[in-house]
Amino acid sequence: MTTSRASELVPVLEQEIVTGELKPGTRLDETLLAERFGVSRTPVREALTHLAAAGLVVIRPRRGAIVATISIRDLMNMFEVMANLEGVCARLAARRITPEERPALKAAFEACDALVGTDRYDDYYEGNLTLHNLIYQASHNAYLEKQTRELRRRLSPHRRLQVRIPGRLIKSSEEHGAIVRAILDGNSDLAERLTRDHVTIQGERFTDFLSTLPPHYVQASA
Amino acid sequence: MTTSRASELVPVLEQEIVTGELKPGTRLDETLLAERFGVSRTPVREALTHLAAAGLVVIRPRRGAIVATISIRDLMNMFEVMANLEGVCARLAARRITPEERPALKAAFEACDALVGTDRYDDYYEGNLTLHNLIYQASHNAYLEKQTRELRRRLSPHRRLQVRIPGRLIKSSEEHGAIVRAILDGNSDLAERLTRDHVTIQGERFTDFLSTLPPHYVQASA
DNA sequence: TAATTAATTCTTGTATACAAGAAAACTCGT
DNA sequence: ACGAGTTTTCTTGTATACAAGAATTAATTA
Repeated sequence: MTTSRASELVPVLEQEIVTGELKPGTRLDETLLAERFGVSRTPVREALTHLAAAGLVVIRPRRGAIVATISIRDLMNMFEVMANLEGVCARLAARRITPEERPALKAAFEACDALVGTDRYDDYYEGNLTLHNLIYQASHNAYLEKQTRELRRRLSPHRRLQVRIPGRLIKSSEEHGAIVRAILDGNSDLAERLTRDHVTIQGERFTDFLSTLPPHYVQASA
Repeated sequence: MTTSRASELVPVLEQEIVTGELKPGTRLDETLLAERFGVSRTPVREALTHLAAAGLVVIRPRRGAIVATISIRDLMNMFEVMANLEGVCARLAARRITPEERPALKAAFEACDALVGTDRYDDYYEGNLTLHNLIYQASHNAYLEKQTRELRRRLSPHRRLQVRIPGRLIKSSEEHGAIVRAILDGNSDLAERLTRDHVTIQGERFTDFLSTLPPHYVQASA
């Protein structure tokens, strides 16, 4: 962001944290990172403060930086906000989607839907992301779009934990279809409600979700 | 956040930016700030990157930091998100407010309402803030609360621009009353809708708002 | 032997020095 | 006199050196 070298480190570390390569709780030694990237500690520190501001790492005074650990409560809270942000995106999209954006949205849904029933989970994940991003974009609120993408990105390592329940994809795609239809119909209230429910983790799905949580989620909040 | 000295600078600068003491577009010279606070440039830089992450300042590579300028479009977008976040807070508050929180909410509203008709605008502003914060808190979603407060804080310098239209306070307090009632009644849908509309700048109010904007808002986004 | 305390080591936080790029000022030419 | 190009100055970005606090280890005592 700020500096030349530091700005190169941020996305690398971010990626490693988001993908789970760097696990929550891992100590981030400034000197080690400096050596690894071939720079001094200064840009490393700047990168770390940046990541701390984004909530990806926690810096405890005089005690160094660690990859942020998220408690179950935090995670639930964030998912709840996520569901609502996406809901707002869908609502605004239903009101503001442009003629040019309409076919793109439809195409993204169909591409995604075509993968249901196959074992191409990663492709589905990818297509799903595209679809959601298109909805954010169609809200025509750049700030909302940015916030929503950021939160989604931050939740992504935890989202991956959601098990591949048989039939989940079918239901997910059905929900997508309903959402896309509501947006294209200009039914903003419905689009919002459907999206909220789609993203929200509730009922049996939530139990499944909790049961897949690795041990480190039991800790207190970061 | 990170460091001892740096963490002392952040709230000071933040306050000055938020209150408008440091106007959007103002250059923030590292050396000057370092001299002013009696520290070296290192903690100043750290404070600036932190503020940049919060969106309060913009750091252009090799060209220094300036207080962030916000375009009208950005401002509208942020207010729109704000309205929705507050709406979600109210909805969740209606579902989750505890017996202990109920009288506090009622009291906050009444304290605020008692100031209507007087010229104690600053006190009203204060009471209004307390009331809204109580609603955020009653959502029992710490992440949502934090995000909402942060956005409110970031919008506060611009919010102050809202002129004191005669009768505005009366209407505002009436709206507060309806919102508080909806929350206490557990009517989450109504609480959300009322809050959204309360915060949203629309119709004639929006025109009034736009007309009060100082020249620097005409610039492009930061 | 275990526990508490002291000392050492290691890591973070700050300052300063140096390098590189951008802005401003000055000079030269038309 | 005005504009383009060059030079100078100033500010930012990075590295390193130093200081201070935390953690670990060793030593001493009960």
